[in-house]
Amino acid sequence: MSRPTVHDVARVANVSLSTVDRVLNGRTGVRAATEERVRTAMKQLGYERDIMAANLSRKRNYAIHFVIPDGPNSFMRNLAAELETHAQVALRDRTEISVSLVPPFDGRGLAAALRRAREAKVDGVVMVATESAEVRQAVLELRAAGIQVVTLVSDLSASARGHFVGIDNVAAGRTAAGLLGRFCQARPGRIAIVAGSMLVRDHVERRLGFEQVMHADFPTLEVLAPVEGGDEAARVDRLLTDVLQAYPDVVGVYSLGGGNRGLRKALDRIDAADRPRVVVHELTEQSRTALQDGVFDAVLQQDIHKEVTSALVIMRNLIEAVPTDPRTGLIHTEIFLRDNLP
Amino acid sequence: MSRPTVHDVARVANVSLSTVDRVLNGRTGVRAATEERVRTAMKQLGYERDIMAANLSRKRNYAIHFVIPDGPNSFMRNLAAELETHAQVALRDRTEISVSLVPPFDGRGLAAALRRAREAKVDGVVMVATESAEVRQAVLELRAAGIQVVTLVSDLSASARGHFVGIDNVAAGRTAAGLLGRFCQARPGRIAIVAGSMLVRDHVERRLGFEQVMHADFPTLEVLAPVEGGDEAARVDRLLTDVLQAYPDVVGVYSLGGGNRGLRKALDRIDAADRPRVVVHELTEQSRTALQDGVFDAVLQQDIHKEVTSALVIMRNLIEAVPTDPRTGLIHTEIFLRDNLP
DNA sequence: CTGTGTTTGACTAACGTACGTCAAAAAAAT
DNA sequence: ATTTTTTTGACGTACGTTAGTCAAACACAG
Repeated sequence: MSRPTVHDVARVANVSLSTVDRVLNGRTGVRAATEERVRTAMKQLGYERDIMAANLSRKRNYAIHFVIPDGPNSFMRNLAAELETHAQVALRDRTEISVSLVPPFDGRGLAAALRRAREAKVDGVVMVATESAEVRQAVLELRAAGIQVVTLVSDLSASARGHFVGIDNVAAGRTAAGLLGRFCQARPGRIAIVAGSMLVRDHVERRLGFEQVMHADFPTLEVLAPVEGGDEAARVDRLLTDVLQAYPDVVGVYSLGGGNRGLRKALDRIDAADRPRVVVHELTEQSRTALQDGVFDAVLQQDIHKEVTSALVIMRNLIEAVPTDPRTGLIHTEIFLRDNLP
Repeated sequence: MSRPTVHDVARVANVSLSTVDRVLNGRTGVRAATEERVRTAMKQLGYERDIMAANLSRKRNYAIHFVIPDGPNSFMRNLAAELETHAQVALRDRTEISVSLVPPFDGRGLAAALRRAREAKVDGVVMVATESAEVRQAVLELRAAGIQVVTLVSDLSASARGHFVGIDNVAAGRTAAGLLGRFCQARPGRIAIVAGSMLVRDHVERRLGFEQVMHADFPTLEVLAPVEGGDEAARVDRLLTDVLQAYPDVVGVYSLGGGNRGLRKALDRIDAADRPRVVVHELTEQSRTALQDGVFDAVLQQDIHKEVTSALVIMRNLIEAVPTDPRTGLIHTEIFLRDNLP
């Protein structure tokens, strides 16, 4: 009825408990033929080691280190706060969470933090990736040291990471285009894009998806080259104001990074009737009120809480070499209109 | 450094292990004063019982029973399939999942199933609720028997359920209105609603939210009284065709239940140029291709996998009397356009 | 056949908790 | 002061696993 134990395996394989243990934990001193007998018995019985009992016995606890960007970006600030909360409850599951903050958009700093994590001998590292050769190298070294790596929010290309947890940013860009295109059907014109930095993969991917759909499905709307605001409100304000003055026929704006306070400032200088339709990322105090006031039309969001939860589940599975349902890492891009604000 | 154990509590409270155990498990024969000493020590140390070790010791396993509607509804079929998968992996967590199917929209049948679950002495019941006095009574009896109850997808009003897992259906209706309203801005006209049955709470709530936003934000669009298709394709086809003939100026359709094959059939009889904008629920083979063909404009969806996962987590927490993060039960309504299909 | 090295089994303690038994200690009743 | 009752402690066993020691059994070379 209930799950088979090592005792059952031993009995079926006709060996002692010790031998089963030797096979199970890869200890030496077992003849190939015997090992085979044990393995067959395990398969036959459908034996799966009881991870909880095993952890109890070896006094194991999982040390997981998060590396996330510092700075004023409110999304990352929320992430940090979220981790605080998780650190408390994760202890119940024998999981110790530590966090280090690194300068944003800085590959070198990130790589250094990864190296420190390796020396601290943690079991796994969860990182918000910045694209750079040093980072990729550091990740390889982590893996070589047997440390699992999961990327969060922003992925690494062709990296050795075990998993990515976050939204599909290309799909997010496509969604933004699908919405903005439909919203702007009434009056053709130009579309402006405000990005943060093209050094982070999520921004690059969002732009890619956005332009794909815009070109294919809404050819009457001309997409302007993106301006890079570095997620800073003042710079976004200035850059967007310039664009809006240069092109008075801008009917839509897609902001795929931070600095939405600046975005709103720039928009507020226009008459309500002439304002473009606006789709932005990340639900914050600013973007929420902007939605309510009708200045923004839609906000795309990723649920940090779910992302952190997923990252932890995946980490544990990676460390235990247990397969993970691929859907666990897939976080859907949430869409907020004025009408479904939580 | 590491978590305090019962031994630590015993030492600090200056009592024996047995006494701590008596307090911890509510056994008799402990003086009030002593119990107080123990409780103080636990608080002081921040002691939390190690649930995994406790379960190991008492050979506990969680028996959780799901009661879901039978029938052709593809959403419920997916739910059943999802449970199959979960049943496998849940065993790793000492969780045994059983499922019983009941006729849809049938309070009496549901109540009977709940009674059977009570007699089977399971630890928790997860149900897709149908609104009825008998069901509410059966839920109360479950609770009285110490069995936890969680509603899934469709909630019960004023029930004794421990939690609801699913999307906010009022918000979903509001979202549908927000989208459909914006999509239909170009040409004012009428909006048709196709429902399944007004006996299930989710449909009622979706309609409510939809009409709220339509009336408030899009007064130029007139919302027709909903037709009830009972989630059956043929009936939906017939009813919608009638509506479209009676009101040639229908510019938008919101289908908040099942039977989307019938919906599509009815729409296909109209010239592409004259077709209304369409927002429906549940991503299926039908709705997916309809999106790709441009017949549907948006599909609202709830992620069954996440819902089942959440329900199980919440169940375990309820049974263990551990607090649950309220965000665990909140499933966001996913919005699919042609552009972000997975 | 002996000696050497390898493989295997039997046994023990531990992880943190649950739960039972029995006797000792303390408190309450006589 | 003695008996009765209640409270407490000491101890053992168990859950399924890890991890160790030690001796017995075995294989194989010389």
